[in-house]
Amino acid sequence: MVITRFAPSPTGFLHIGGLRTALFSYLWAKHNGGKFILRIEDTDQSRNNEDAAKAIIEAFRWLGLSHDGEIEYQSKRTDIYKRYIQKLLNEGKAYYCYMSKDELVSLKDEQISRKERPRYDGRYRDFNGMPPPGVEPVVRIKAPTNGTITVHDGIKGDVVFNVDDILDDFIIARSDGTPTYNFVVAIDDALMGINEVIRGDDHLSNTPKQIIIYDALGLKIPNFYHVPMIHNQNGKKLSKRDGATDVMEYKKEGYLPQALLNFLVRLGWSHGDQEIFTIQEMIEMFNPKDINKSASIYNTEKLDWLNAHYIKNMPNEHLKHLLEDYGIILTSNDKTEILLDTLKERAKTLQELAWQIKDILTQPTYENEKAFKKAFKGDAVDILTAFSNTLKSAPKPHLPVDFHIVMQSIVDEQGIGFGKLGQPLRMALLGKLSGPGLDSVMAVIGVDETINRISSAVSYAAQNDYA
RNA sequence: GGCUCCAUCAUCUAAUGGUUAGGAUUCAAGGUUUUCAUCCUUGCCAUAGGGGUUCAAAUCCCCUUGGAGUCACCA
Repeated sequence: MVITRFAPSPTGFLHIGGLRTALFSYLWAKHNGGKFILRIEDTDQSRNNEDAAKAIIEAFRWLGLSHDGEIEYQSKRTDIYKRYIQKLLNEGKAYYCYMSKDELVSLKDEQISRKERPRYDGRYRDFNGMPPPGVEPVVRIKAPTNGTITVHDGIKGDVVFNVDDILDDFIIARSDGTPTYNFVVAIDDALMGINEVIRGDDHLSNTPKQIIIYDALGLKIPNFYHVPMIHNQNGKKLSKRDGATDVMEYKKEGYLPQALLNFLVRLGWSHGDQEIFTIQEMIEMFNPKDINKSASIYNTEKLDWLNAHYIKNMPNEHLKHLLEDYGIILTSNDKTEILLDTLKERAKTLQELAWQIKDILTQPTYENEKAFKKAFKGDAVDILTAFSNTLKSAPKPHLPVDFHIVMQSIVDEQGIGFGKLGQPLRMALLGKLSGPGLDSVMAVIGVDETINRISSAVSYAAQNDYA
């Protein structure tokens, strides 16, 4: 069984880069009928933050990504780590190091001044004398001192590290007894049966250390897939400082989970020329071997396009429900259909859609003088008045076509172009010169409100002598 | 600086060693629309540079250049 995981450290919100690796891991697990585990890496109490874990879970819920089993918290597994540290100690594969932090610092300074790579010199590796008093020791692992370590990576291929270039006897337990990152990651991945590790390639250089842990404990090394970073516009690793990287920010702005997921799955991964994927298709088609090797730049132009696409194709009933979060409560069913049918073609986000709905549903102000004058030049008032009178006398129009017929009759009667009526009417109804189809607008607000808005506009024109 | 990774349009990407280097987004133009948007059509735009290997290189090899990641008692 394939078991993957997403293992964030809870230092803040879930960001775009994390979400993408989570998505890849999720898809690969589901593709194989396996499990996707969520593990919170909170070993460092000083940076721990419960709210952050909640934020991640909330984001997952919004996106419909579900993890299997209970959420694992590393902070609750300290006994396990202690046991494995003790095991390594007992077997002579790890040892206490009594070097103080000051000593370590001065050693590093010396090495740097000699232009050597800073590294621990192994002075306590075979120590069995009296420990110096007053020093709480750290635990270091006996790492190999020569040879190479090869990471077999499903994306990058075999990556060979020369031990002498990168390693020393690194710390696996701090002087307060708490284990360090590379140690717990290896332990947890192994104990949780995770056999496919998909993570950012900023972890590639950690991997040899983790392999040493696996080897020391005789644990099975998983398959690794190191996914290239997502870069910001400056070409640097996307970080929380970059703005617009909080996943939940996209919810607020009115992006759909489907659109965000579709956008992210195509960042670094592709399946031929296909751009639009349902979740099912993603699960069917995703394979980490198709992840490309180079970093991509985060650019949301395509996200807007995808979001508009999904809004356009969303059933009105569903849209109506989602709009409630933006303060739009729609009651009348037939009018909701007309309203959403016409507006969902023109919105990039739910938020925009909500604004556009408000624009239609509220009486406009005519504060854009320039536009108003433009719309009302010539005999606009007469035309509007004629239109208004016809509306009053005609059998009550309901549907957009009914209103269209009335508009057509005025245009024919007066021998004018559609624009002669349309421009001032649009200004009267919406207070601007662009916007959705007028027949739909009138069908939504109804005959009475249409007549009201026309008369407001006409009297406004008279007051200001625009006519 | 050491180590490691990466390099196709502005952006996301496709291309068993053989394609006029394809698609998508953006942008531009035209059509549709009373307007704007949608939609449709068309267009612009790329194999970082230099050497090899080969009948043939975006693709394989080397060098250069450029970019990124990482080097903690952080994760």
